[in-house]
Amino acid sequence: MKNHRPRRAAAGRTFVRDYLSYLLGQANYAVYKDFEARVRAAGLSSTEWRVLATLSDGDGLTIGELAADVLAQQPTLTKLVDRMARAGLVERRGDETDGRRTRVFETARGRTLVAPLLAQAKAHERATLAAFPAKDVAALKAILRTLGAHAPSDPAGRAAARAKPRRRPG
Amino acid sequence: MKNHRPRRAAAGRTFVRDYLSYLLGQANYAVYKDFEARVRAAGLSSTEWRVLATLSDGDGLTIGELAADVLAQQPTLTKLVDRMARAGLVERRGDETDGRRTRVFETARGRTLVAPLLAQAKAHERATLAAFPAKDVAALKAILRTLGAHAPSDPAGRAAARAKPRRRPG
DNA sequence: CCATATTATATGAAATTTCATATACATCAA
DNA sequence: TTGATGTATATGAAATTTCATATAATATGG
Repeated sequence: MKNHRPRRAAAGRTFVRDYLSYLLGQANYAVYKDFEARVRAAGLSSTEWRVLATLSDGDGLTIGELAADVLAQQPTLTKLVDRMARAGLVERRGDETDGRRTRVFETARGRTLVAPLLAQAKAHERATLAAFPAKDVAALKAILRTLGAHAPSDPAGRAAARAKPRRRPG
Repeated sequence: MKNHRPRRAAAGRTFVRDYLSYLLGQANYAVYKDFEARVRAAGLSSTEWRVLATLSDGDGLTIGELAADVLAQQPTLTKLVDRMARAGLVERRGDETDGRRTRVFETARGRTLVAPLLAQAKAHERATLAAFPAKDVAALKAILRTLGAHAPSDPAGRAAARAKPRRRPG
């Protein structure tokens, strides 16, 4: 389908094809791409789907928790939750003991909308992984969980983060 | 760190924690997060970094090829390339045999900017994966490559894509 | 060659995301 | 309590992304 013929392709130039982050991104895109059609057909964006799926596992999460779970930034989530609340998919409630927090709950409408998607997502995942031995799938998920759990420590990286210039150097 | 205590957490509610796409996303975020600081310190956005890294493997890719490689949409890439060209990081050249195509090349400045990042990315990946047996890493990458290669066939999903209503159903 | 379909990129307007910061509440030390 | 500091979310303006479509070039069938 795609016809890659890089002009300057040379001997050692094969960075991205081996780079873990690239492989993770491409794999995720490939496995999600098909399913995205279902999500869009339900009238949801990808992030909205992740929000509803996450809340289905247990709602009442704070804005910050939700942001971390769906890999979005806090102001993005604040505004997304605004829109989803206006659409009647979720509901905000102030935390009773900590007035700074906003907890997010699914409405009946949100649940109804996402329920069939959850089932379809499971089916789609089963179909996607059907070709692989169950053992390999388990191993894959285990290592992904481990990677996702501890942010690997990179002191130099964090130092760079603190210094952050933020704009293109001249 | 995060203090999740979902209000409605119940017995079977554990969808996302087992969902492949979620695991891939979380893992990618975790392994990339630290490194992103370096990217920002170089004055680049994540997508700009992916563009330059991809072009370093061989440039002269078309807008469409680049979009697919960095998992962005075509209009996004068109505009990103505009900005990167203005910043002197890449250069557009019309394809000689197909007048519709635009091929994108790295400038010397782009190469100079991304070179240290490529080295740092390799080092960071080595550090991230150091704890895992080489055998497991190889298996992980192999399965990721397989997943990324064939978009799993899901006729129902494609049918839904064709039907796409695009807006929230009443 | 012509007409039509297809493909690749560009573009305008609208929607979303981001950055920086404001606001409100909570916590801690004295 | 008070004041200082930290934390959670909200918000405004700017930047980016998206959707839909326009534009331009190429392929294809007759």
